[in-house]
Order: sequence, then C-alpha cells, then structure tokens
Amino acid sequence: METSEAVDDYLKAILELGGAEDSRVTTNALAERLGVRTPSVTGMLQKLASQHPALVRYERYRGVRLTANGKRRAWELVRHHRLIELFLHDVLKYSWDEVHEEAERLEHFISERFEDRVAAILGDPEVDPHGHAIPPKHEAGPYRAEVPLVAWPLHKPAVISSVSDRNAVALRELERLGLMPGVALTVEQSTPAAFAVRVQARSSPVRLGNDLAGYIQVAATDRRP
Amino acid sequence: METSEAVDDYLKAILELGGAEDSRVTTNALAERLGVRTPSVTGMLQKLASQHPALVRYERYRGVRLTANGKRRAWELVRHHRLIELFLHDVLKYSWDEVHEEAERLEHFISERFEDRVAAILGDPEVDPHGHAIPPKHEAGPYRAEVPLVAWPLHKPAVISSVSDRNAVALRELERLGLMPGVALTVEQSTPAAFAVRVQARSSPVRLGNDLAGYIQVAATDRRP
DNA sequence: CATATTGTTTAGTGTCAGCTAAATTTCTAG
DNA sequence: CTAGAAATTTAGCTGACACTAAACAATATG
Repeated sequence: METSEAVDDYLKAILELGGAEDSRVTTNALAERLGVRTPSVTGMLQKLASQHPALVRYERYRGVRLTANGKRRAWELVRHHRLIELFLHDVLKYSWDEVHEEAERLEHFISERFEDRVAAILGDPEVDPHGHAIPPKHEAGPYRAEVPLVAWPLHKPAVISSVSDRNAVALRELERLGLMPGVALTVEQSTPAAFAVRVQARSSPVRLGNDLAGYIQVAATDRRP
Repeated sequence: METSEAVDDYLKAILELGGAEDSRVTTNALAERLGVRTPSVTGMLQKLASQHPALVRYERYRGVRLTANGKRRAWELVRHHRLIELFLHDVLKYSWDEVHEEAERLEHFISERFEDRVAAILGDPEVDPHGHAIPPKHEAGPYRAEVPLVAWPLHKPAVISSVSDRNAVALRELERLGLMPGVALTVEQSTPAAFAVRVQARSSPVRLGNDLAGYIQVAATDRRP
C-alpha cells in the first residue's frame, strides 16, 4: 500500500481543488493544476481508484472525491509542503518567492523524522510564509473563512490572510507593493480589470490588476477584545 | 543534457568504486553497490555512454571509467550527500546512524541554492559526521591517505579517519565501542576472523569481528608540530 | 428538444529503468 | 593451451506514467 510520488501529487491537487470540502473535482481541473493532459488524469484516477479504493471515490464522467483516508494523506502532504516552506524561509533564509518550487520537490522525499525535527526546530508553527495554516500532525487543515480579494465588498475593512505561493513573479510584485499576510486594507474601487486598495499606513491607494489581485485571500478584520 | 536520478546514482557509485582514481569499474561491482541486477547495469551504462558521452567512457566487457566531466558531476553529488548528512546531524539532530538513508534520498532533489545555504549555515564545513571529506564546491574530493583498518600493521599508531556510513546497525555498534573518527588506536592482534585494538583512553582492548573492522578506515597519526 | 460545444474516456504509443533466461566473452586452472 | 567457471551482454518483458488521436457523454443554446 505504498503511495508513489505521482499519486501524492494527485491527492494533494484534489484536496486543494475542493476535495477539502468533499466536493467533486473534475478531470479538467486536475489536468490544469498538474500540468498534464486530461487522458493522463483519467488513467491515473482509474488506477488510483482501483489500487487505492481507500483513498478516493471515482465515478466515470463525474469526477473524484477524497475519502477520509485520502484526506488524511493529502493533508499530511500539505503539512510537509508548508513546513518545508517555512523552514526554507526561516532557517535557510530563502526569500518569499523562492520557497514554493523547492518545497514542491522535497515534500515527497522527507521522512517522518525530518518532518518532526523541522517542526520542533520551528516551534510547532501554525502558519507558513504565505499565510497558509500548517495543519497539525495527523489532522486536517483548520477551516478558515477566507475570501478572494476580488470578491470582497467595497470599503469593508479586511486583512490579507494568505497569498498563493504558486507564482514567484506575482509574489515578488506583491511584496514590492506591501501586500503580505497580516496587512490591513480596504477596497476603494474595483473595475472588471483592475483594483484600487487602500493599505493601512500607506498614503496613496495601491492599484493592481485582477491577475495580481487573484492571488490574494482576505478575511474580516478580527476585533475580538 | 539533463541528468536523471538514476544516472546520478550510477555516477556516484562509479566514483566511489574507484572512478576517483580513474580505474575501471565493473558491471558486477556496480550491480552489487546499487542493489540491481547486472543486465540492468549493462543497459544503463550503454545508455549513459551513448547519451552522455561527455560523462563516462564505456567499453563492452571491460567496465566504465569517468571522464573529467563525469567526475566533476559525481563529486558534486558526493558533496550534496555529505553536506546533507552533516546538516541532518548538526541542525536537525539526527543521530550518526540515521543520516545516510535520508541523505541518499534527498541529495537528488536539492537545488544549488539549498546546497549553498546549508554550506553557509554550517560554516563551509570540511568533514561529514563519519569523517569523510566534503569536497569544496566545483572541486574533486581531496586525496587522503586512508587505509582499511584490516590492512593496518600491528602496533603502529593510527587514527580513525572515517567510517562507512552505509550500514546503520554497524554504526550503532561502532559508536557503542567508541570507534569514531579522530580516535587514536593501535592494532594489538589480528586473526583471519577478528581483531583486537587498543583504543586510547580505554583500559582493555576492544575486540571486533572482521565485518565491523571492515567499516573503518585509518591513517597514520599526524605529528606535525 | 435537437444539435453544437465542451468535457471525458478509450485506444494505441513511447520512454524509463528495472527484471529473467539465454547467449557470449573473458578469465583461470589444470 | 584448453576446458570450465565467472562475468558480461543480448533478447524479450513488465510496470509506471506520460502523450496524441479519436470516440463518446453531458451540457448548454437556439
């Protein structure tokens, strides 16, 4: 019952494309995310379903979903990924935009021991450098009420909760603009193509295209006393 | 001109089996070392020779040797391996016998950047936890006058220069016996099957089987003033 | 509600790196 | 210097996991 590198990639992708909420994930979406053609996805899903029925539920023409086991395994990989990202950033002094690619490669090959030691060194951290929650060992990621910035109402105060780690160029740009997790902002203006957000402690509003804005997730400002 | 994980393994194995001194390495020896059948080795060598003629020189029935390029690449991998071992030991607090297996997996997947950062954190170290020299970046490993303990003359003072990292069980045993790099000793007695060595700062001689002794390399005591 | 478009699956290939069985070459001992 | 043993290579397969082209479902629109 080993699980190969490729299988791992599929499980993680399914999780990140909606499997976390038990929704069906389509062949197309997977192909897109994994940078692979759709027939390859079909083939892999069939194999996955027949060889690891405990991990996924697959129905012809209707997509896949993860079983409880499948979710556990996928969250484990996400934990690996995010721990490695934080480790690269904090210990090996990688910059924000450099960590994803390396983590993506390494996450498949580290042992339990490596995971544990890294977590210990980092003090059992809860958030990675992009603001994503690091799920505790053996647990699913916590639910967090994130909303894409592009769907946030005008003028309502928000905090950037996370940014996607998948595009290094975009990350560099976001950093330059001061748009990082924890930063408070309000949306001043939004057109189909662009955005103006007012960032706390910045005199003039920041303008950014929809493409960039798409990488940002926000949440309501937390005002517990 | 990419070089795959498997190719890397072959290059490193060739180096470690004598390629470092330009001697021919046999199909058999490679198969043994890599845990693979001989026909697989033949196949791989043929492919290697035809696709990467700049790395190896292969002659049917007469083994392989590394070219200058091949050696450079192989030493790079050795550097990776040893840096990772030291890193796991010093930073992640792995024990002596745990580092090899993990390093063996990770060495293929780390980037230049990872290598550089780790080297920096460790202060450009020169020796790994088993006493093996870490070759400087872009250079071949230094020549070191090591001799297998089993070939060392009786009563002549020696220092353990390195121990093989490839057998975790043996490593634990050696640690228990206090036989680690840097330890001074003399061989008191040797039979075809066993050994008695007197270790500095130990009252009674240590007895060890030829199998264990085979993992130890020694050098003449250095007495530069 | 029939057809066009989109999404998904089947069929057939290719590459990589391993394997076994059998043929061949080289080495070694008498 | 030749027979037998040992080492190496060839031939032919296997299992992953990708791909293209073509068939087939599902959905969306006029």
